[in-house]
Amino acid sequence: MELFWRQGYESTSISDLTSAIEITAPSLYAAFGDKERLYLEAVERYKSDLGNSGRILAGEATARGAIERLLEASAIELTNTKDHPPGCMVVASAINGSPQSAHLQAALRGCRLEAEARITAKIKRGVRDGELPPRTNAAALGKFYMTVMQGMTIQARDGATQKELLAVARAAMLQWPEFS
Amino acid sequence: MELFWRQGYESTSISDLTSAIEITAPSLYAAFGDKERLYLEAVERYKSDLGNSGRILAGEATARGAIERLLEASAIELTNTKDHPPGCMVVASAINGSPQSAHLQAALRGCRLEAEARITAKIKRGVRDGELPPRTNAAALGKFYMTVMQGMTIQARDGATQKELLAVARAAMLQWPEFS
DNA sequence: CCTATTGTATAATGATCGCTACAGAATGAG
DNA sequence: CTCATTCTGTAGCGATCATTATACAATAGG
Repeated sequence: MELFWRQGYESTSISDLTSAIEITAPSLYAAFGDKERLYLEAVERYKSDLGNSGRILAGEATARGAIERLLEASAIELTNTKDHPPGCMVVASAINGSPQSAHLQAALRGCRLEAEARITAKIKRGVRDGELPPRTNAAALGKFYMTVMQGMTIQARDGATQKELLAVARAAMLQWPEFS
Repeated sequence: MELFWRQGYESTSISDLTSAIEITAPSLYAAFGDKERLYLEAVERYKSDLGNSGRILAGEATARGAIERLLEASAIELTNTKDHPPGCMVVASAINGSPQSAHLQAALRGCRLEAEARITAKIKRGVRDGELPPRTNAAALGKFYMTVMQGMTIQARDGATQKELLAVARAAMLQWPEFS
């Protein structure tokens, strides 16, 4: 998972993987099928563990609190280079590639769109509950915060610190729609 | 340039390039040296032409106008899939890769840091000229807008429309610091 | 015309790609 | 013990990687 995360799908070779896991190629193929299935399994593990944005969204009562907490958690985890590569695996590991892996790129795009949809849904619920002004454009607001989070991955890859990304998160929260 | 842009450095093969340019491998090597130099040349061309953020920043009098214009131009150009691949080549073409191309990844990171420094410099000038409050944190503000622009690349790759990214740009401008 | 130079194309270099056939070792059942 | 099964490791598959040696064609100078 960490190799795919850091290097991307196509730039990670079976040889990289076997020497990292310290098993031979036939064992890897017996255990995981092929490179593509191993990658998808790694992505699933990432999503259910480290990149679990749904859990954070569900754990907060208000939409504002959820987004705030999500941005904060992103700033912290994306820059945590002690435990894993920087940035988000779903954003960084298949953002480019040859036409041969187009379906994998599409699958990862699906993950990103799902994450954005969860954010938008949380905002919509906030509008319905009267937390946000009725005329709030939930989709546009969700896309804005998703854009900031995705930008954080590039920033983290380029060496931005946790402190810096927390400041970015705070800046993004400044334009949260209020009743006026 | 478009192949590197869409597929990334490592996922683009010499064979991809020769068949796209319609020359043979020896001609490509005679003209460009090797794959790495061809890539760097393509990046230089991109920066001086399509990805020229410095020109936009210099063309606006105020910092606010410059950032506004830069975000708008980004939203338009990053989603212009008629003339070229979506997203920013500097962001997308070497964000991952094997250790063998680590120096290229570092070079592209340098491009991104330079772009952010230009934004921050423009904001600093705005503070000095009294356009912005004296206690404005220019570096943090610049990083915020750079983060939004970098996020736009991921969004454009995932199919976000020009209209949607223009809305993201407007949302980002809502938190521009004002004298209060 | 001859020759020197430039540019192209063919074809092959060693290396590595993802993947697997096959042989041997370990394990468990009867 | 014997036998069947499951694993692991070696070795190699054809394909493709980036790169280049070599032969040939075109062009230009004298």
